[in-house]
Amino acid sequence: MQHNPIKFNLELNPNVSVDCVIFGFDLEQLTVLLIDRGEIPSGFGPRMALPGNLIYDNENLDMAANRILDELTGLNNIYLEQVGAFGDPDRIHKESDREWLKSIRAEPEARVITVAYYSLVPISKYKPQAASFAKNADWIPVSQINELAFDHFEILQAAKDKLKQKIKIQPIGFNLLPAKFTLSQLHRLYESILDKPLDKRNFRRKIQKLNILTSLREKQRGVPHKPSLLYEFNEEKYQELTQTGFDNFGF
Amino acid sequence: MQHNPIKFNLELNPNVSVDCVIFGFDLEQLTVLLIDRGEIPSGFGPRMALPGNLIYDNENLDMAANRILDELTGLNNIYLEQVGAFGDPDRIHKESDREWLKSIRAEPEARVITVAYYSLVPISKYKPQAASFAKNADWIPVSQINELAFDHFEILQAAKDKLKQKIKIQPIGFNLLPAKFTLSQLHRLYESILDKPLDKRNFRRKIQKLNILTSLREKQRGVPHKPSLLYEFNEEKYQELTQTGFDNFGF
DNA sequence: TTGGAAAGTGTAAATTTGACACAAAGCTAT
DNA sequence: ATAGCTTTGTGTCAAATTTACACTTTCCAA
Repeated sequence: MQHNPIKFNLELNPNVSVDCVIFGFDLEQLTVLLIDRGEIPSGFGPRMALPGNLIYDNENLDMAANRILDELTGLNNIYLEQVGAFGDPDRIHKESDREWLKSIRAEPEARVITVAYYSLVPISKYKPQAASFAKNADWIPVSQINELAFDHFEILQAAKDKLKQKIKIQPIGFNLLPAKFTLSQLHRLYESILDKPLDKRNFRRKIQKLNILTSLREKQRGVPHKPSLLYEFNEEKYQELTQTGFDNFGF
Repeated sequence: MQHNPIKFNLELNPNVSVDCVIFGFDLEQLTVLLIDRGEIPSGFGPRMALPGNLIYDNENLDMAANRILDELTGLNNIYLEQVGAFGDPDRIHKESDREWLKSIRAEPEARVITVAYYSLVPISKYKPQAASFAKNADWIPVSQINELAFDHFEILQAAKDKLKQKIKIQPIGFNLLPAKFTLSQLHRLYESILDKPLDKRNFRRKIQKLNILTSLREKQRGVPHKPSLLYEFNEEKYQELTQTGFDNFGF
């Protein structure tokens, strides 16, 4: 479907876009999929930005977020959660930002309000797509990011906070892991999201007590140390658990 | 400041509004400030709606929410938190909804995306304002609401959930109470937000242990039973508490 | 065969939670 | 004045949870 930008009076009508914070986990640390906007004259701000696009008039907000995710990663049916809306009137102020906006067919003079989402992607399933803006996408460790274009750094911060809260309440971390994973991987994942060390034995005890993991009769292969048992997340058992009113992992 | 609606091509440019879920507490139960849209022909949907308005082009989202709150209640400096953005393309479908939109100067044919906020108001400070849309505002117990105009019921639900989560993590409940309050009132407040009974003695023990209340040397007066001691929330002590990494009340 | 590296495992002390009942204080009505 | 009503305010014990902490096992590689 084609959309042509049209001039109009902007007084009460901002552009509305959707930006996605796409989290991944490389089994070491939490990462985010960022777009490199390319060479930008010095003094014109960060090159890296969150993937995003204007919403179409026939889709709702969730659909727009899924579309962006699909175009960029080829994945659908991905865990997706809204972070919130962001939109200072002076959000866009750099010339380079205006150029960028034109490239996604937004009115460069218009105010842009953006609705941010975060999504959790099993990094192993990610394959770079052909879509133009996906060419320069890359996974960057969250801990290494200290600036982004527009207000995207603020959005990333908000997304991290949301994720941190959510993981204390729901077992969404599994969306970042391969179907079969080790307890140590899960442990590292929780540590990097909560951004604090967790005692190994206590973590294992707590997770196992919840009884939402299926232990496979299968071991890691080819690791230069004692191989770990592999586990699967068990959706049904988690459903049973929620029936009991459970809503707190106690991290 | 005057804003006149202008015809334009809507393809990529929805109206953006802000709606507020204004919570109060009448010392018995949680309430919400709703607008009665007046007589509506039968079959045209609920009369009651959340207060809201289009955003102006020179204000950010938080400012818009504060403005709506101020116009409606005369209060500012009120606890305010974003719930999120809502906006299905077919959100507006009833004739009565279109009429209502005109009255707030929105394009009745346009798609409307709304950013929802919730705020916590000490009900005792509320005085009805002269603003036109404030004429028919009223506090309605949350438990009695089972339908609202547009998608406002869904928004209310989301706001309740957010509040429930937040109060487990931060002592924001005090924003709903008068400066001096009793432990029983605080107890009732937590019960109505969490929507479950809490043991009286255990609740008191837990709250007092946190050491964020100042016990006044003052009693309730004029109550037909043993008068309660009055307490104040102590911001400084709460700040000390957060320094320790505390972020969980354990409810 | 040995060395390196991560997996996997148990206990004891401290803290927190949950369940539970009755006396004290002030108002009201007589 | 007093009897009755209503809500406040308080302690303990058992069970569950949390925290801190170190050594053996298993596989791979050299």
